Amino acid sequence: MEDVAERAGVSRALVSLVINGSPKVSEQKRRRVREAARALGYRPNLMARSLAQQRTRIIGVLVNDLRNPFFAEVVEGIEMAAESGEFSIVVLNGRRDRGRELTAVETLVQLQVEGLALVGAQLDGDDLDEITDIVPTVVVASDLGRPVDHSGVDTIVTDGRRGAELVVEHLASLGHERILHIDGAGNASAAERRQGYRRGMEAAGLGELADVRTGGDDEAAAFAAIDEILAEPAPPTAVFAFNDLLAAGVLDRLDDAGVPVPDGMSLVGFDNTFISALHHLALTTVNQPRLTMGRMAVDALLERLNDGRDEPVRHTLEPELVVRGTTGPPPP
Amino acid sequence: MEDVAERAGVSRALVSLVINGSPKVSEQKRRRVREAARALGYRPNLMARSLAQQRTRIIGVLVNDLRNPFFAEVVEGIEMAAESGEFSIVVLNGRRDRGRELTAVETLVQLQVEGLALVGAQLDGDDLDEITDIVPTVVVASDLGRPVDHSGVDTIVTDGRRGAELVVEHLASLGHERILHIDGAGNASAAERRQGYRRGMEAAGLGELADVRTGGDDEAAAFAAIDEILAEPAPPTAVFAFNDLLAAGVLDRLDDAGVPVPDGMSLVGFDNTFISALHHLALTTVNQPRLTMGRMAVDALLERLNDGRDEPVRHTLEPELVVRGTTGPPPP
DNA sequence: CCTTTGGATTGGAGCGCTTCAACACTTTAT
DNA sequence: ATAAAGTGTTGAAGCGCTCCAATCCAAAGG
Repeated sequence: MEDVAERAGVSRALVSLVINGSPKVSEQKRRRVREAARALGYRPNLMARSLAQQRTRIIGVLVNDLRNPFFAEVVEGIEMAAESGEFSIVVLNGRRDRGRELTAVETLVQLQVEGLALVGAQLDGDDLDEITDIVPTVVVASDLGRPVDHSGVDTIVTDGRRGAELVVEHLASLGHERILHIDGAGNASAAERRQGYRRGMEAAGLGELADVRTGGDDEAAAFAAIDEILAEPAPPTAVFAFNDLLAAGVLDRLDDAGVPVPDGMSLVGFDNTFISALHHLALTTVNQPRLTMGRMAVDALLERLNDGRDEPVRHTLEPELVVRGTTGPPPP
Repeated sequence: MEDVAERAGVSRALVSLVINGSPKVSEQKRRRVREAARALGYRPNLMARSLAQQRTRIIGVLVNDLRNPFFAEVVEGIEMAAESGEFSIVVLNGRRDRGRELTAVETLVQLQVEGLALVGAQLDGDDLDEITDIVPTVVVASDLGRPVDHSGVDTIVTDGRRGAELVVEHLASLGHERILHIDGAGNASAAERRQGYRRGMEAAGLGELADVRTGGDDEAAAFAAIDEILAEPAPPTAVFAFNDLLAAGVLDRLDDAGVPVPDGMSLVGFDNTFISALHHLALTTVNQPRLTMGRMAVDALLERLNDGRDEPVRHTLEPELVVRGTTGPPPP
């Protein structure tokens, strides 16, 4: 910066003004500074700038699993919204490991992010307790197990309970009774969907038949559960899987076992990722508006940052059942 | 930091030493500082630290498209390797837009990243020219259109040419002659695969029949091309798509048109993403070792950073044909 | 002609940390 | 006993930038 100033024959302060686009710089000097900067290949040091400015214009994003297209799209939504709010985002990946999530959050805070978006994170209120009065936080696409009492946390979720209910209603209306749920294990939104499933079963008068097995959040996680139920005397006629990835795994395993879908077994996923739309899967699923969720997350943060809001908000989006080819009436 | 020092009854310098784990601090003071830091909830400011230290220990990652599971996994490989080398990574998403890639790289450089990994980026040598003598750069999973002469760029690729040749060999050996390639349009690795396709066709004595249509890199990009060829008098009997996503789109479109795969048409993808492995797609494809690529990318950077290497290296990994259910003999 | 005004420019302090030379104590060697 | 050689600790400079108050200059007003 010093060099640029010298070459342009001005002070360092003036260079700073030019770079930050201040209006009170004469056209002539502005040009000279610009030119000197270009000639010297000058690049402002963001670290120094943030330090001096006491702000970073960075939103930190912690994502549970980048491999899941659902999360990737939520992150894209966040990124797009952040961009139009003149913020950059820094994405850290928890890789399905809670410990890593914790250190990732720590890193982001130390990076002085101005807002924090947790996408599908497994952390709960206790973990965040300390963080949330330092930096505005928004939880997206998951529900905190133990909610935070500090009022610094906003929440953007699709109503997982309702989504699960829709699934059960759909299956019940087709005539299914033994409907199994393979859950998301410790996954952040698993509890909600489990609960919705149970409520749906009861509402349909199938409360006794409710049955939940442990799954996870990727293709392989369902194998054991499927093997298990197929060995039982009265296997379910329909399976509701925690998410599309898991459902795809179920589909594979049923295929291995020679069970036709939907004729031998109906199957429903969750998230409406692009996978479920592929004709050869044609997975019945529940849509979550990913991009919207990302945008709303950023909006929530910006309201705190720009407008000084300080009570928490919670936006619950409506899920939508998407009926495709993996559901039909139960086998006779 | 001041506060911590005061509370612990030591100087700021000592606090710094404790935090950085210097061995020359008495056990007693170390404890007192640690305790004071905890009590005050002290968090070092990464910006300030980097500024003073003149290093960030950050590797910048630019990824072409987070929605593509292939890239996401390469990024995971990078992240894992970076972690064990005591580096953090910052991921920026080009979202399939070259202009955004350019500004993303600029941002990363200003962030003072110590290394730059371009994953599937569309940028070419000219764009990077200026960058690469500032920060060591590694290009992963794509090939620079116009290679960089500055020696600051390493390259980690799977041999796309060879991969495409394998595909053509496979199809030719099944008896196919009219083999169509739907390419990746402007995508970084598209040119290589096109070239491999052409060479493969010639090697198989099918040079005259080589035919390339414009595709892209997601499901929808192939629709037009498929509609086109199905309307022709002598449509191809096999399609080699640029990547798995594109192939999945082709599969859908063929399904719409009532063309059975592989009996009416054979289909091959590229990347061996988890999608291709799903039984209901069972896509024949070409494997690229994603995690390995990510790891090698980081290794290349670390060699420059730690061992001072300064000639460029280029690692070309061997692709591997994965035959599944979408390829078979041509219809009679 | 001098003063006022207002826009353009600059010096310098400060952002939170690291680091190095210098200092204060101990311990060991002489 | 004194010198030499550690140990631990600290003061202060400096990292690259921003931003405020102060200064400068030219044009306008009296």
